[in-house]
Amino acid sequence: MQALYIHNTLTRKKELFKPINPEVVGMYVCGPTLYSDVHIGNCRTFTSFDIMYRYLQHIGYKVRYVRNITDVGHLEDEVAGTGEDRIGKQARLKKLEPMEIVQRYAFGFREVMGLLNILPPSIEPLASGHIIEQIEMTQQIIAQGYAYVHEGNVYFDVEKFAQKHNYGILSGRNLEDQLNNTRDLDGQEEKRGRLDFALWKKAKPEHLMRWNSPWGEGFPGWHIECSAMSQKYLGQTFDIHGGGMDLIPTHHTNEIAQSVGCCTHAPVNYWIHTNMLTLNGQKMSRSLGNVFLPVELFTGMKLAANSPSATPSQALLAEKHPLFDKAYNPMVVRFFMMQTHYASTLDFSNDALQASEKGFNRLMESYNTLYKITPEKTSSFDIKKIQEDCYAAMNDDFNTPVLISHLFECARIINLVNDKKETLTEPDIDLLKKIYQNFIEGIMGITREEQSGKSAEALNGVMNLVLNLRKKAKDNKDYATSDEIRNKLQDAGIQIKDGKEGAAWAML
RNA sequence: GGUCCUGUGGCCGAGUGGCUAGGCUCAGCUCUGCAAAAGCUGCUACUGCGGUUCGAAUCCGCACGGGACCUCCA
Repeated sequence: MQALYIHNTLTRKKELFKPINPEVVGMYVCGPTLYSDVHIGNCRTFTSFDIMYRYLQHIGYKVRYVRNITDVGHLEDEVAGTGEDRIGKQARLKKLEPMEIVQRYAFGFREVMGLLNILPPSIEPLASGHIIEQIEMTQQIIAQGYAYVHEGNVYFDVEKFAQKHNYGILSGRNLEDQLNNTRDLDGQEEKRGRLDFALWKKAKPEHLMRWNSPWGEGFPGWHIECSAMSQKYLGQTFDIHGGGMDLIPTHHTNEIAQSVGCCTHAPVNYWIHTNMLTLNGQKMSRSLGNVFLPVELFTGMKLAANSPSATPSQALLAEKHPLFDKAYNPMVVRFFMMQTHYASTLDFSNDALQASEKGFNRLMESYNTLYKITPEKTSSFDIKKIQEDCYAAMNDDFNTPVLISHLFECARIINLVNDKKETLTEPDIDLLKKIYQNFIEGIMGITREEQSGKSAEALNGVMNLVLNLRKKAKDNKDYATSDEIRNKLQDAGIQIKDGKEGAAWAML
């Protein structure tokens, strides 16, 4: 087993990863709230944890990866306790059942995850399917004395909790600072303390999603579902809990409080937080309105105002997207994301994407070349060392940018060998194939585009014919014809690449 | 206002106190009927000012710039 170091938010340090059970890892990641379409910032988080999931498995762990779907109880104004359930609001506006909204966004979410080749988690629990567990946990917290009931609502008593436990252990903030940084908020009178948060909310008459509980009809608070579901599937203490770093001060802080308040011990050993995706240096978030959608990035087009859905397979597109010069393949997007470490902000721009795309294509081209090079008796490179470097990069808190730099070193070697400027033995070539398979495909999750099927075969045949005709023209020094073929194909979206051993072609 | 993070070459982006990350751009070269593509080579940067140190992009202080959180957010 590799010695893996992970940056733990709890300690703000890189720590050697030691799972509770030596062979099994329990990992929980906060998934989406299905009140609108998943945006590209969300995708970054899930991509980052996908890499970790893949790598943990690659180095030999059995991983139970739980990523929830929140489909209830998410208030628009959690602290004030006003506002209505987001999903319920969407449903009313669109005259749909709440579960219709959830179904639609869940479908779109999974499709986007699939396009980005993000593996499905082992368990994807719905909050609405775990109301009983959430009620039971709330009861336990009340029994422990850390929650109180007020007219059908149940609130967590943060100040009482803080007398015995460190409430700000994750965020590093002390309670007094948080209490003093008060802003004027409405609807606070039901709570005893400013930082108290709802475990259970009484449903107003117009509220659509409601369940019976010991405190009357209502719905669970935002934070309790993660505590209840992680405990159910991973146990009272598990190895890794992840999410976006914007969840640290409220959601994850309250999750810890709930679990400790319920069971008296810390729920998670390693907290991992991914940084935000920015657009022109500003965080992409729904509240700022600067989000763009995966389908827009993948097509280079803007979603039509009347599109019934933003799910890539169903979206109606309008004009060219002002932010992008072109469409970007989901694999390029994945690669682009991995060129930045998960804990750094990632700034989206057309220039940066294009730079990534070129590098990506070059790397993938070297993958094809790797299968064409011929072995020699000696090697002029130390391939084993590069493999070790690749593992070292991943073991150092999943450092994918450094991993990628080593892969580009491989690409350079492959090209040099292909040019007969350097040599590799057969075992070294096989080792390179293994490195590419393991790291590019297995761990980075990048799939090679393989053209197959009847139409691809037919196109191949046609192109071979065209290239032969062009070669004949060139042999006859009929450059007018050969250039015409080249230019017309270019217009049709096919690029001719003349090489030493004949011409190749590629779709633009 | 409070708490915290951050500032790297034309651009993006890694960097564990000493050993030129990497990608893109650009330049030169190879290849080529021309071009494109591809490949090779080159381009030694760390916001400013102090300090610690034999030595600092890396540690400390101050200043300035950027950002996050404190309110739903991945």
